[in-house]
Amino acid sequence: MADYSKEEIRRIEEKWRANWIKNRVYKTDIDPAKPKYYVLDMFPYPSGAGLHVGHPLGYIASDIVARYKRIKGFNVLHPMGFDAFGLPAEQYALEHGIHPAVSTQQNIETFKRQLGQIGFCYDWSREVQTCDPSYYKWTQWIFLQIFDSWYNRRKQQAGRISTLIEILALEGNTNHPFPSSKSRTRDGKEVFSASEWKEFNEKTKQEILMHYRLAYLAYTDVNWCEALGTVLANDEVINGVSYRGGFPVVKRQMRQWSLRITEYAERLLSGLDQIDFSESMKDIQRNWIGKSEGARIEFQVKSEKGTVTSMTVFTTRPDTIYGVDFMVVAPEHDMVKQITSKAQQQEVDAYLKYVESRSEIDRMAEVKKITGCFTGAYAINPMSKKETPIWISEYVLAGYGTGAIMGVPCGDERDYKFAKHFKLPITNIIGSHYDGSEANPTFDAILENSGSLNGMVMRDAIPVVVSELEKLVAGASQINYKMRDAGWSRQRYWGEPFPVVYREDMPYAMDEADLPLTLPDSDNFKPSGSGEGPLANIPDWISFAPGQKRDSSTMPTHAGAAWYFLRYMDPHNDKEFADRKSLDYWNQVDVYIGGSEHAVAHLLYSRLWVKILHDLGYLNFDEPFKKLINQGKITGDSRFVYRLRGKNTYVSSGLIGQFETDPLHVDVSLANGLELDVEGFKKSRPDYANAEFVLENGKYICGSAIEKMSKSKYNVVNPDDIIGRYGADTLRMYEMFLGPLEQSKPWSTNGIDGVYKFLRKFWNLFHDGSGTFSVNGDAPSPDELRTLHKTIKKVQHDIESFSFNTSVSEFMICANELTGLKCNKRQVLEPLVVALSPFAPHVCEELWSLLGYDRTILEATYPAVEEKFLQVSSHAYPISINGKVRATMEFALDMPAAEMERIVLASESILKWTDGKPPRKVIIVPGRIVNIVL
RNA sequence: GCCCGGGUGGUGGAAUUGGUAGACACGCAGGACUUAAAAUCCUGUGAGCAGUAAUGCUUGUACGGGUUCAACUCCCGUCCCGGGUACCA
Repeated sequence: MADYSKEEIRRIEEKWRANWIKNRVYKTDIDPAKPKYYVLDMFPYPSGAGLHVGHPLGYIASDIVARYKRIKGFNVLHPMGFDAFGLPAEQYALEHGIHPAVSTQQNIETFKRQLGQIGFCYDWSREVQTCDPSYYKWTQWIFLQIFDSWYNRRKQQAGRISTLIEILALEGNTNHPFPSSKSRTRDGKEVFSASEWKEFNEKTKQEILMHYRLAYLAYTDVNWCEALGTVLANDEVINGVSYRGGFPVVKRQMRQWSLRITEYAERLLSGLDQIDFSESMKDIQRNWIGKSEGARIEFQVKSEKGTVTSMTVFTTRPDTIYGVDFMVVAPEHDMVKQITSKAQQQEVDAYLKYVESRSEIDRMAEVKKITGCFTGAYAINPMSKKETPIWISEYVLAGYGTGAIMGVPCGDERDYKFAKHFKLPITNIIGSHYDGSEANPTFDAILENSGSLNGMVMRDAIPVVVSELEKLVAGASQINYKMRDAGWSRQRYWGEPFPVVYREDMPYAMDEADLPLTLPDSDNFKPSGSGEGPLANIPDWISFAPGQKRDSSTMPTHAGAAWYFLRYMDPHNDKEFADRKSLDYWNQVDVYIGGSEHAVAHLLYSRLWVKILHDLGYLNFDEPFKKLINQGKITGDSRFVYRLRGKNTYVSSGLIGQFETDPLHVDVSLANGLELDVEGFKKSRPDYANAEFVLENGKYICGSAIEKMSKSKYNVVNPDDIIGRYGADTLRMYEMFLGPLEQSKPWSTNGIDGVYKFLRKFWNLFHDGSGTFSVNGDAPSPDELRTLHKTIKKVQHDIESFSFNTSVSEFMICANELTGLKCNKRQVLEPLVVALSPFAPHVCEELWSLLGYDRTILEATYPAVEEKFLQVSSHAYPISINGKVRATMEFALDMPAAEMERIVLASESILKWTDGKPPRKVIIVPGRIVNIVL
């Protein structure tokens, strides 16, 4: 008896999975004869909780694509690995004393076992783990390449530091100014000559080079989290608190590694046009990069010391230059000290003290609060020559633009509020567009009170002002980016050590031959608290030789993840990060599937590393991912019980208004829908054994909420349970059937029976009533062929457009139709097995072998869609009159429109509807509809 | 506040991008098989009205307008929901 029963499913699935492993069916090698296709999943962080039903959603989709492409004749690279460094393992070590290496390996084993059950076609021989020294050797090696690089703005690409040294020795830095406007030589110079360069000693030279390196060490403002004892990246800080734990975060200066990603801002931005990411994903990256075009304008400053200095502002609206009523600089700005007058000194000091006292959280919470202080100095407007007061205010950020702005209250909301608050005069340059009650940032006003610009439309005035400023040597057009350089140091143990050696406080690259610099074994994972990482607890390792020290920080998890997709191409290479032949062959990732939460960090860093490696000549492509699909998150559906305060009595959710209760999460598996399994609940925990209940209509109804799936909320549904009940094929198809891949949705097993029934129905097509395998070789009927071709055409189209939910529906329709036709013909069923195999690989392999094919993989190609068949086939055209459908008529699809029109208009039933009136026009949409307009 | 998505039956969701709205599935109702239940199969299922019935008509894709022979789809306005971002000059 071969019913599609639970036992039979288990037998089939175990049989084929064993077969795949034994025969290494999914092992992939370079094959120049075939086109390649690279399908990549975002590799998981192996958390202790194991896999829940949300994880496989994207993996199933990518597996379908990989199998489909393989059937289509592509050589498919479909690897999997683990992002195994990271904070949770370290926290776990702190709490339980288990070394991160140990817990990480255990977790990876669990993940691999669970992934194995779902029937993925990964080439496990290519597995990578970022915490493996043979892997992070190359993470460190790439870091050193970045350290040994600078960004040549003239060529718009990275070059080796040696080329920079040659240039500096030849011409100083006049043609290649410091990338950061704040950089200076040791003696305070922005520009130096070739001869000056030659005079510098080794340390000074190294310091200067550091200002150019793409991986550099500098004192930077970092987000310091006292509770975690570590520095956090900007994207790890949310609303002024740490993203893990929610601990307060303050700004602090520390000597940190950074990546000069800002040099790549423009290329990261323009590169988006060449890759297929969703618009929203591109928008998130564009916002993050935050390009804004405007002008830099220089104002002479008149202080008590005379006109001794100048200040530069950045503005996107140089056209409003005549509307400047005041200037504002950031409290941290260097010039504050220089320009403050004696009369204002006390007030300024008090204000600076106040600003310093405010934490990030305060500042964020009170963004609308207006504060500020006059410096006593004035700025001279380069166009109008008008003198305006210079103020300090925290609403101007030191880190953006020049840290100083020109205040135009009639056109800018914040400037307006500032002027009103401090009762500063407001000049109106936009006539009736400004009504005195709020600022108006229009571009369309005709300028007034604007000297030479009077009468011009604002948007047209922008280039005019810029060119006038250029003539006055008081400004130029300028582009600014919001994006900051990426902090690359973490005060943590479980990460890649920096492969550098400090001599006289300057870092030098380690020899390639000495890599990897392995993470020393330790049992003390506590941060040193001073700001140094746990590695500082191992002095022998830090100060490993006289006069030489190592870095006590490690790299962020982003480091290992920034290039793992390259390592998959040649994972066992111990001479290079991957050999050139593999890199050129596998090339870009054709489809990358993963969550949208990595929009700014991981995806930007990966794109950066690939661009740098490209510039240095290691890669022939400069975008890693051709296409990105963001699968939605599967959320949990939690259940609650309501306990009477202080009692062991539980109140049904409809009645809680009458009592004082506390909600408690209860395991989802104990509820059937919303109804609690009271007996099961009592048995679930000893302290529930004597529970009492206040029921409604004899039932206990739980509360519910849609929340993130997590252990602590008891709403985790494990894929193993679903596989145990229905098999992996049903799980795979059900997760696809749930809805569009990109959409987030709560997990629910409503409807999983429908998918299971489909598979059984499909199985039964190949079996007679008694469960015996039975197909016949008769020629298919037109109806059967129609169903077959329609299904294959639609399914192909759906897979190509990542619309897997509708693919599943198509298969269901197909099975229904063939069941209705009682079709068990080999010629129809064989192609369907091939078409379905990406979705339900186990059952399809079984059927394939029952059909008599002795092959380990289904390598048939999809039968070409028979366009000919579709053309001769007919379509029931709805005939509408003035847009309203009145009848249907059957026509061949290849009938000329004129012929159809003649037949339609001659039809008696149509004449009845039109009262014999001749139509104004007849619209015929081939394959769709005929519309008669009266 | 700003920038993206989105709003379709009792539910999840289809609609080939302007061409018969509600495919497919769940749920529900009725029926068949059964001593009975489960399982399975069949039929019906947006709402409203008329009809014994086949069927016919009206209405219907968050709300209000518009364009069109024809609008879930395009345009204008409003209201909700989700995501991103936030003193970025």
